[in-house]
Amino acid sequence: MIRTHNCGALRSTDIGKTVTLAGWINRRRDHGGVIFLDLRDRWGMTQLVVDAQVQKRLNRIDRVRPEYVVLAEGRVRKRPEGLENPRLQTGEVEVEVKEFRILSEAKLPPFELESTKETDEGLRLQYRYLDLRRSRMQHNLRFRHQVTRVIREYLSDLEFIEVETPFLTKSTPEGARDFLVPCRLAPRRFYALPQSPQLFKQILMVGGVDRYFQVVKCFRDEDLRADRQPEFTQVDIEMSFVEAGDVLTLVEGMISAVLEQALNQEAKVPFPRLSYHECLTRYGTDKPDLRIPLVMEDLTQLAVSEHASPLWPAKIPDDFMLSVLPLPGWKGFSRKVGDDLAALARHRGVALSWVRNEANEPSSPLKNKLSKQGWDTLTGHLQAKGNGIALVSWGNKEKVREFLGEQRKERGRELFGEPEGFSFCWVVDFPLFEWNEEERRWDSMHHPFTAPHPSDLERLETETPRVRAQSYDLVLNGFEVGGGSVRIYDPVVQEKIFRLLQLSEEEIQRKFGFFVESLQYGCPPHGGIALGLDRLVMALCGETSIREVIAFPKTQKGTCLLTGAPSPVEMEQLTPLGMRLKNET
RNA sequence: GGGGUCGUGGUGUAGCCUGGUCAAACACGCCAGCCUGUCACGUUGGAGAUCGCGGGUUCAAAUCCCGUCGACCCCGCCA
Repeated sequence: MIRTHNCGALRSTDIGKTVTLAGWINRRRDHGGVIFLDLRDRWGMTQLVVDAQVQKRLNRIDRVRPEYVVLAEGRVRKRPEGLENPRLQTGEVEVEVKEFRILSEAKLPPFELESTKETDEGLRLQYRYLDLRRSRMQHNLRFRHQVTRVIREYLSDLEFIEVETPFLTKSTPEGARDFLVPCRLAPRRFYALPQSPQLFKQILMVGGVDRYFQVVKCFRDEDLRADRQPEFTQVDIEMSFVEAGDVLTLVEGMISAVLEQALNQEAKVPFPRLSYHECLTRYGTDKPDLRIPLVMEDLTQLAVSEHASPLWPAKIPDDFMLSVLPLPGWKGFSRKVGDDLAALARHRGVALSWVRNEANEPSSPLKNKLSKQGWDTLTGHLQAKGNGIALVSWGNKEKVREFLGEQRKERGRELFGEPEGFSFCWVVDFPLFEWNEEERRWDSMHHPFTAPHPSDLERLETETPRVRAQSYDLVLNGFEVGGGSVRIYDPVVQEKIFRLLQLSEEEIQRKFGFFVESLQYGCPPHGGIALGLDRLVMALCGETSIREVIAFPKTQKGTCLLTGAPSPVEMEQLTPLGMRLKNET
């Protein structure tokens, strides 16, 4: 070993020992007579002291600069009385340098590593190795490791086994664009990188693995966001002979273990379970942030009974909704703010008004547009919520939900500040299908292998939009961090679903004939879930972008600023693949 | 595919709206000198910027206009 201790190890109990440390120069304070050097590594920082006599003996020690990698041998000594540094773990002691060697010199870094300034993210990514030295990334990477470690141990203890599945595979139908990989041994054919190991993990169930998990990269060729990278990591789980509740309980236990062991926090389990419909109605989204104590209320019935009102058409359309968002104690409201919000709402295609609910004398621009009875119904609802402003919005259902859902978040921030802590919840009872207007057919909301609710099975064809899926999403602080379902294990039901999705026999065979066939050889009932590890870790360490918890992330345009990928390739590389670039000269 | 924010010494910003006084200011960093107790050391001095790139308007452009490149945020897309 080059070193005897790391830079975070020395304590007062080590005083008198001769030690050898190695690391990066974090900062130097040259006082002429005495030089202080902060030596840094993953574990911490130790102050090196080079006294005047030693300086003369050591060859050009004044040459060292920040980020030089050095080796220092010396004696651990107690810092003089009153000069300890409580901000360092090693702050009781310092190392009196006797021997010193520069192992690597370093150019001037393109940004300051120790700085409170925001650093341009492009620079950070281009020089990621320097960025990784900073405490933020060091912490995030270690934290991520801690989380995955707890997960692996938790699942392993419950007799789950981690099984690897192929990256060079056939595209599994998750709805996203595939990354394609040409195949030299089979020219004109392509592998696809998996969007998830969905079919493989189900086949593992058919294969009797029973309890599978994998911490695995998935690939989706879609546009990037703060919480989306083209390659991302899932904690993929599948288990046999279970119902939905078993999966939820398992994950709740797993998340509890993560919170306890990685963050030393208690998790409140079980997590609240909200139906998809309830979520949209109360929070305007299917991934609500429950830390915001504001709830919307559906009063569409009021509009229906007030069909004579000039506010909306006499014949209330099917996709119409009227919803209120009570904002108790909102001080920021004024006529002007209300008008501005109404204008914003109009811009988003919905109507907006408000009720001022004060001192038992509610007032509102709506008052004389409603019947006495309608007005009383509206204010009756609001009085129960306490004094303050309530926003009232109506129009297209989806737009109303979206707008008030947004307002809920924004006004929530205004009223209660930035929410803190971790709030998990399950969203369940998703519709099995959603209508695809462009293609004029039904699409699977989750994926085509999701089992319908047993009680909805017979209305598959008759009431397609009302068929509920045995699927569930895990939501943390408004981020979707996981999703899964109980799967279909009956080939007949699977067949029915495919037919409903208007997949031809030929298509079924071509795309996943191998999978359908596997169902015919004794498939256990099974279900599972996939957690977005990047998002989970991001939310748990308070970051707002998954790039902060990925060692080498890509830019929003999908490029890697460190390596320059993607990059052109030589024509000689394409030829054996049977490929040629268009417009190539 | 679309909307938005940003781009000025090594870094972070000011200046841009209202063109000239800008051969560009401040802080950090960097270099050199001084300093034996600092830990965001102090102190004295110094170097360092064709204002992302290209074009246009103008007597004159960091500043106005057009295009382009890059980073970020969002919609579409994606669970």
